[in-house]
Amino acid sequence: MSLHDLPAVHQECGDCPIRHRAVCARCESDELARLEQIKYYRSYQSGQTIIWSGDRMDFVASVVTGIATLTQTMEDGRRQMVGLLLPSDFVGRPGRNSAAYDVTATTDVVMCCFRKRPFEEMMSQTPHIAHRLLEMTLDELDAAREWMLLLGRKTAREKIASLVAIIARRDASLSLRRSKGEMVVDLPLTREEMADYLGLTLETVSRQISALKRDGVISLEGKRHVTIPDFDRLLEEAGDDTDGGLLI
Amino acid sequence: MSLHDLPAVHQECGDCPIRHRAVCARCESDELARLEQIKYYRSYQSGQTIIWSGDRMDFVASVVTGIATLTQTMEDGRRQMVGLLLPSDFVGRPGRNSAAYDVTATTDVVMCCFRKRPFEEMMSQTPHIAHRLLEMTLDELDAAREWMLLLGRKTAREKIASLVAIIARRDASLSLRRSKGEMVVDLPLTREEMADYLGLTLETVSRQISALKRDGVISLEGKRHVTIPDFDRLLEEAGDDTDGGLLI
DNA sequence: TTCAACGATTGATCTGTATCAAGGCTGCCA
DNA sequence: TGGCAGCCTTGATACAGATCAATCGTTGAA
Repeated sequence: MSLHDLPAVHQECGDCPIRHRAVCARCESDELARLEQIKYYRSYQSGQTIIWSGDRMDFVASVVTGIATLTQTMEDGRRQMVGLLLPSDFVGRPGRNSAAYDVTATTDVVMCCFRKRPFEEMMSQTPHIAHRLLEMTLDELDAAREWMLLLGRKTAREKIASLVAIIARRDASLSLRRSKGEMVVDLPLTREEMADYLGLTLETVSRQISALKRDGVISLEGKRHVTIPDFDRLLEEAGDDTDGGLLI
Repeated sequence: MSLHDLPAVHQECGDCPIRHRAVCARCESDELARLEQIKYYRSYQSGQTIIWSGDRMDFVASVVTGIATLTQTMEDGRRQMVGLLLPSDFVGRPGRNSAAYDVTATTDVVMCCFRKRPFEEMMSQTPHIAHRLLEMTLDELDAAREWMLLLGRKTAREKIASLVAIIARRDASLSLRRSKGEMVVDLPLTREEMADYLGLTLETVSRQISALKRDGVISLEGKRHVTIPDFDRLLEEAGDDTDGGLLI
């Protein structure tokens, strides 16, 4: 699912995740050459809006470094995050040319972009890419559905515990650390962003984090750095039975 | 997006949605022939569980008639619906062999199934199918994200209005009726199922339906048959700015 | 050094929805 | 014809989380 799941056949292209995700595993060199021709990089500063909902999108992209969010906003300003983009995640949608969500950089972000038209042409010629993209989209759909359970049925405390668990798992899978004892996470989001993720207010987020800290489920250094003494305990607090494959 | 968006090149296969969705538009006859060989039909009675979460899945399928739901359940019994399957919707996931959710028939259901192995082989040989499947999955992802906004940020009243609007729109697109004045919908769900869809209790669902009726936003005959005198008014109640393309 | 801006925490209070409970309607079977 | 089972509605009450408000710590600019 993540970037590191695929064997990096082409070491020399280590800078560009989409190669791994979409091509490398079974690639042929001319595919790589073609991808090479249509790609370019863009970087964004923390807080900057990368794409506005409704914008024309003439590219698709892959996050190289940094973290970005997908959010939806109602007319009166209520906001709901609907996606969290970590390195190697894909942005944009072949076959649609305006963006459906705001994409915002929450840290400095580097994206690897592909002009859409040539990318689509490539996709129709090379089955690997379409295939890989389908797999990634299905993973995201599963994650969205897990998220729906969280939004619809979990308590505030469970939501916070789930968020910490999700981030811890993604971190662990990205860095290939899989130590089973104590885990350490840096929350990449402000309290307000967490609230938008979880369908809560930032005050409730703050209160529940304090409560989990008080009860020894997590401990904090500063506002962002979290230590999880017992991951299974955290999962219990999250109301999560599925230890197995968590997605996104 | 829906079954009827694609030109039905092969009239003679009108009984099997997946042909339209995955193949027909630009199909070649040998693809059809191969699909023909690996498909079979199954029917289920209202209320019957089609697939249990965790089950081995050795097929993928397409809903021919009837309505089914995808739900997730927590250990203590809290339930959240995460998908609503109408005719022509796709079930199952190439590349994964156990089900992630319960699939339940809420009416009598007929499914058109394809054994997974041969379907996957076909997919790797014929780009159309993978392509079409990607499109469908992206549509579902968009719908899931719309749903996340609903679950995380909308009030009970807005949730009900949204649900009625969503069903009305899907109905309209399925039957190609696009009358702009009065609309008529039959709710395919019980109050409890609506509650599971919306992250509410069945009591709250009932109360809010009564309130919308009292305020003239909708009117009811019996418990299921809804008339919408003014669709724009309903959308306003739903907190929906996006009249445009609603998905699923 | 002061001040402003920002993020976070904590308290007091309010409110929307859950929960608990009772009863109504409809269709089906004995 | 009665009675039971599902489904739905409505009322009373409880409570989780929202809202409003005050304060604190940190950072960075004047």
